[in-house]
Amino acid sequence: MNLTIYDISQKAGVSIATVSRVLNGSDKVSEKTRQKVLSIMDEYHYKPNAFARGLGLNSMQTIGILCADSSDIYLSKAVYYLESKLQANGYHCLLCCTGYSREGRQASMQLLLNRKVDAVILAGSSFVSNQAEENAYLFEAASHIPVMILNAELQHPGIYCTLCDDAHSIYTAAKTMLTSGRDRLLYLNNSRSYSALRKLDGWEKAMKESEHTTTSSVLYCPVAHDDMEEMCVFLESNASLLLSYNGIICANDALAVAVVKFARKYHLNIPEDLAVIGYNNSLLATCCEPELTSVDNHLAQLCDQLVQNLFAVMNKENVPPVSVYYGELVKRNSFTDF
Amino acid sequence: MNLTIYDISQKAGVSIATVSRVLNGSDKVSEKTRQKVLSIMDEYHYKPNAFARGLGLNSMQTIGILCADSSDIYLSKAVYYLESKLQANGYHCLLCCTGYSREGRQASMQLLLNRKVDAVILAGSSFVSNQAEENAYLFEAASHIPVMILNAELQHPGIYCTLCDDAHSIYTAAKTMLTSGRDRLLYLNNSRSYSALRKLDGWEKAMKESEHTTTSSVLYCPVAHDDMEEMCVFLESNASLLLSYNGIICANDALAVAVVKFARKYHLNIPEDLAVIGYNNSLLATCCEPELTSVDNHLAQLCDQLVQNLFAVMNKENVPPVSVYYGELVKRNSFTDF
DNA sequence: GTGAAAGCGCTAACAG
DNA sequence: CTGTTAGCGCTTTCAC
Repeated sequence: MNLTIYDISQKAGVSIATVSRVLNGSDKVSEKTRQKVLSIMDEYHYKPNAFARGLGLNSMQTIGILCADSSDIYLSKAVYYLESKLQANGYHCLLCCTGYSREGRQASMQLLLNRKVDAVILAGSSFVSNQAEENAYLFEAASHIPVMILNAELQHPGIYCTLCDDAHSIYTAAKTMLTSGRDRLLYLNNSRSYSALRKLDGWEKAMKESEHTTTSSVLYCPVAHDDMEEMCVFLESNASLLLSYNGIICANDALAVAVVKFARKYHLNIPEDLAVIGYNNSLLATCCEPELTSVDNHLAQLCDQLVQNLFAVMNKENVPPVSVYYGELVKRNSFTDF
Repeated sequence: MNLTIYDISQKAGVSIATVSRVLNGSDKVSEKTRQKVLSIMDEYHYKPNAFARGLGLNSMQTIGILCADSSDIYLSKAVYYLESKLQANGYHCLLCCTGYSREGRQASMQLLLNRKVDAVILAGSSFVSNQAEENAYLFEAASHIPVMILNAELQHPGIYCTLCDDAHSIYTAAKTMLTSGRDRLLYLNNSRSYSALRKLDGWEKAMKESEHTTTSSVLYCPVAHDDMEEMCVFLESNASLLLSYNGIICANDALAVAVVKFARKYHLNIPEDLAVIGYNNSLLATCCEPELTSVDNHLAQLCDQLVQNLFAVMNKENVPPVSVYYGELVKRNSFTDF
């Protein structure tokens, strides 16, 4: 029932080559026959068969997006920005949630490669490990198609990274707290991804610089990204530790919200008794009371840049392997002394 | 550089037909030759060309997921559940964000149809309109491939709906508030989607049943789903109205959070002075203080059922056109008298 | 069971 | 500028 290029060529009184040419916007077609063909296509609502086209062109204009969990409040934004930008450029997105296991990542990557996507975007830093051998699948993929990484850095031919300098953001946040006079600081996180490690670097650098005047510690909260109840339980089980600090910096807003809830339960005033800084400047930051001062890492901009880089790469243009941006501390009421 | 079915057939000393047969799990191959072929495939890491396969089978095992905005805290969950379930069944997902305009919806649908996806899933009720002519694109699509709708109902051959009875949920929520003694109720919403209209139905039914003893009103908040600041601005601009109620039911948790913030600003105690009920039982419900009593519509279950229905449909099994579930009011501290 | 051969619908030389 | 033709890699009759 679907018309083919043969039907159109016949009805238009030209060869299939000519039809194919107007289909692909070749300039080697006279304006007259082009119009003729176009009008026939239009009249019969002709749509080329995408599979045949894919076979001929070895591409279906599809980008694979890998992400650990597209329901994560931060990653879902990333996916949305990426998809919008890609769609605006005539590309489609194959979304593949991998979970947080190594096997999941590798299996999903393989699936996308087998489907011959034009490129792959890794949304989130969980895709690069600090153990070299765990990144081998990325190198392998990069030998076939462009590999674009959001929020992590990995130098290798064919791999292009777009990220925010998380170390710098956390460093700045910590320094700002110190400058404001907070002298007992805690860093709360819940991940060991690339980005998480970089944040830790920034934290450690700041602490080292003021080790003689500051008490500090790091707390790891092994709870799923959206399980507020468990986060609260965890914090309460560490109550005595938490109560000994007057400033807490969190690796994401959900953790910061949990800290706010903890503070309320223990009758601590925020920010007077306890200053809190979140990360990602998500919707959560404005849902609690007081609202969270939080690091904004300009995700929309990162995604824009990543897609722009991707098209440049596919266009054989010269693209820097790493594009780094800086985050920004957005002031609200959980920490105001700056 | 990629091997083809010809290479494999040659190395295995069989014809391409046989290779194709083992590829497709045909039982018309002797166990011996099957093993031979499989071992060769394995040895050379053979992966069939997905485009050629698509052309031959007229399918690339791909489901299109349409959603207005995959960064919406509720829709992102839906997309995640759907993708996981689909992936577990060997299918891939083409994600297409449409925005909230009619043109966006139709254009995206057309894109997916042109790509010959095996079916399409519409995540979210914004895809069905109460104006019949705006649903024509769905009927058109359904004449080609299965159309699965999440959270909306539209009866038509080839269209299968999976939803929660939102009218019932809101009706129950309102009734519960009335039973608890609240007599001045406000319904706050921000959408006119199918689901939004059904919620309104439930609301109106409840209000009609108690019109002699209750003061009630509906307020429409024309603000983007994730713009807490604007929601708050809007509520404050309607402060005198809001202050005249002692119970507010919201069409989603974000609005309910905004109400909680409003109450704090105006020194209203929740739930004593003002009871609040949210909707979706999302992460937001546990981020504010007090936490939100909220309607949970069992999204994960809905998505599971939808995908199960989809496979049944593709399998030519008999599937009910509409699968309806009931929501559940999850009790937290913004409304406790039940 | 297995193989030969004819498509699937389009792209891209190549020739004119 | 336009048409002829040979693929692209796989599926699927139809004989044997």
